[in-house]
Amino acid sequence: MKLLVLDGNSILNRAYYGIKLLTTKDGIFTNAIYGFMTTFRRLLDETAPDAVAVAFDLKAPTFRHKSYDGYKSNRKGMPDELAQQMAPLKELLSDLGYRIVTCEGFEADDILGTLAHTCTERGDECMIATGDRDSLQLVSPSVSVRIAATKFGKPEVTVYDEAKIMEVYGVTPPQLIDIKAIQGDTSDCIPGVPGIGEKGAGDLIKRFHDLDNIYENLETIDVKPGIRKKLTEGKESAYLSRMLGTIRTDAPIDTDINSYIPAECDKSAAVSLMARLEFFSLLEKWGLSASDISHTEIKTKEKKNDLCLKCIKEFSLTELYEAFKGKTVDFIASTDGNDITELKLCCGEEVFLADNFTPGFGEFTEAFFADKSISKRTHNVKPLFAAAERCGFECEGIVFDTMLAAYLLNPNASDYKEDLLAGEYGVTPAGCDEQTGMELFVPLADRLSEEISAKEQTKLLTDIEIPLARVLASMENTGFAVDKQGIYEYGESMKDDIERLRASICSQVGYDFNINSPKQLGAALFEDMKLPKGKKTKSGYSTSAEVLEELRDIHPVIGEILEYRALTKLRSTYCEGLIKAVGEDGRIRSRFNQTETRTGRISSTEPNLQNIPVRTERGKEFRKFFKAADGCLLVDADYSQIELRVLASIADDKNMTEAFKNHSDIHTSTAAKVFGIPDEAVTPALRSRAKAVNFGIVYGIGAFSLAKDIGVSRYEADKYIKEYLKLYSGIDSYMKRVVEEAKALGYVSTLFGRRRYLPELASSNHNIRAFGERVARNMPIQGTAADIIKIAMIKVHERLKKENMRSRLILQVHDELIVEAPEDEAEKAAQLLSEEMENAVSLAVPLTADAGTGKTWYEAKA
DNA sequence: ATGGTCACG
DNA sequence: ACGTACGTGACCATT
Repeated sequence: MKLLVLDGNSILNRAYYGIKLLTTKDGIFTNAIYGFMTTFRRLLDETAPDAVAVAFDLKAPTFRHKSYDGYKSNRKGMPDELAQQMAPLKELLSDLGYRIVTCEGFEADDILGTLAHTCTERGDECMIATGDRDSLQLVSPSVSVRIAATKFGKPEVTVYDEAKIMEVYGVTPPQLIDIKAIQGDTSDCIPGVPGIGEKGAGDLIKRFHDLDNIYENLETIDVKPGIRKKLTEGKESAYLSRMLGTIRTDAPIDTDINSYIPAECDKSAAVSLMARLEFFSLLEKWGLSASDISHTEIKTKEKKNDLCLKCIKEFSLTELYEAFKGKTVDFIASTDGNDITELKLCCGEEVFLADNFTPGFGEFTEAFFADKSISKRTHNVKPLFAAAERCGFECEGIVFDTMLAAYLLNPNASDYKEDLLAGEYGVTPAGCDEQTGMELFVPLADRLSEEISAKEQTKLLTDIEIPLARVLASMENTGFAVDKQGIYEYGESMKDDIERLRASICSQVGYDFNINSPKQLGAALFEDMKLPKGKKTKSGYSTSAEVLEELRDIHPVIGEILEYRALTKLRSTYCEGLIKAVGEDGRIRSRFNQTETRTGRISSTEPNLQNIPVRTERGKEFRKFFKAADGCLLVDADYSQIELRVLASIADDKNMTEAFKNHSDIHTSTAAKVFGIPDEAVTPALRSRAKAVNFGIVYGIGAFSLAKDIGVSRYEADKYIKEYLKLYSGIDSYMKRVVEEAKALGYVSTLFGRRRYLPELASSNHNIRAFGERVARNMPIQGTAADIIKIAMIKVHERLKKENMRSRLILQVHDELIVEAPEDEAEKAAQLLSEEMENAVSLAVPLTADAGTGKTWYEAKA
């Protein structure tokens, strides 16, 4: 039999320091557990044990000391962030079927020793896994020790048998005890022989075998007089140290190897715990899947949920439609990415399955989805909205979307799959005749629905996110027409310039190399050419534009590198990237993700149309290739200073509100007030400084960064900020208040109740906490602005529909909306667009949105 | 898969 | 003493 014994505390400890802090949305720290499980998995795979024991110390409980700047670590040196991870780890191990061993009065080491000892006696093999080297003394022909460490987030295991110890230390395992008896160990409070260290102790034991032999022959052995003197004086301490350093093998624990054979894994409990810890990637590695939760739960817990679903396969759509009227129906629509291929419906206790579903919408299906009187709940409604629009009807009556609900409850998550959510929210599946997905979906929807109500996010979900999904679906369907040929030619026109720059750069450096490789470029500039190096990165010198810009005047090659970078970026990301995305009909269809950002913004992917160049003239050219369809014009409107207006409003700052009410230029107005001069005296340079301060305030600002940004001293920057906050005292008190509230509640929220949890605020790490504080200051501003433009999008979309216009909303870029309008509608669309944007919500300050019109995006941007 | 860089708001 | 502004996505090189 093979027994694997883990030193739980020590491996957990190594994992904690080897992996950066991770938390779940609720602020549970999980990095050490994660690292432990990764290491454990690896050990199991490598050793294939018959039995497993996980030993833990029984330490005195640790106390939290609250102090003015947050939670400090406790006196024992074990940070709270680590201590908190102990209990969930033990629970997880038990769920997986592994036995945890502790023993009053004995350390984990002694448990390892005891189990190793009994294995040897009974002819079993014992494999010890630990993070520290004390246990190496236990190595014998039947006992091996694996030193497990976590380095840069990856598990590392070194196996020690007798040969390896001889190779590394030059002694036998028991001699390690004697070395330590002389050397001592401050961390374990083992005194050793004062004055003799690692080298001396090792040398003595290698030459004279052991402690007894040294002391028996102390007068005759060949050592320097100083060493002999120290040994004589330290004799008592040495023997005491040997006793302290000897791992005990007599802990009163269960030593029957059979009792450590893993029990059957409680899959349901393990999966739901892993889901709560958000260890989605670990599930698979442990041979578990999110669906285990339902199978086992039903078997073992005998339909705990009072909901009991029946499954009926064949059904007549016409009959059901009549039966569904006025009811709430839950449905799951499977798509092939385009059309619906399968439909599952659940009303009351009955589940209906539609297999052999014909793509598109049949008569019943269309009637069902278009019927407002039937309330419907589903997961991820956007594809359905899109499919319905393509089939020429509107899908109505959607009252709940579990994906959008889960996003509102926790925008920090990265994945909103139904089965993972079920685990995370501890949902017990309803009993069901067979697996349809409904047995999990229905209770999940119920559960999330309760949570949304409890957090007062119902309006946010039903009035903003769900209607928005329809708008996004329509934008995705419509797409944006582009001049593919134009993009291609633009790319070709850059070719020669890029090659000329490449050749020139390489010739100046002296050899051919890949300029795109930061590593090679760094080596060329900072090693071969010996240019002054600026910032460094993890893996070498930074070659970012920021660093290179500093070097521009030192060597002519720098300017060419920056130029090369700019051109290759435009060519690869925009020319090549966009051309790949052009559809058959000459339009680009981006995907708008609604559950991606932590602030409530939407994001755009494949391709990203929210980062099309604009800041440089050469980049801006690209916008000439984004055009209106034949016979149409583009209408583009963007909010002016929406974030500062939101800030003025939610901070209720008198001065800033006043400035916006007077329709002042906010940066000029800020400059005038901060520098104590009249508006007319504000120079462009002063205005630009004030603008940087305004931006900085929105981002949560520090004097250092502001100084760097506007090129003044830190002291000077600090003065600006102080002056600013004195001037806008409402903002000053808002910024303080929002951080305090965030610390008290654990989250911040927008004007419309969107939340972001901030576990960072509870970190004992200053940088992490400071980051949390900046986020606390920024998210309500960025998030409220995001809420507002979402409302505007819904209003614009609905108004266009109501007025029977053929104009379509086609793109959103955070504070900008673009509509494609038939020429004869363009004027009306422009009017409508800015009107709906400006009136989307009512704040303490006016919102302004200016519309422009043109054949291309370049022309239309006002 | 990750990090560096850079495009946008 | 420490590191340094919020939020994204794509591409390239490298592991």
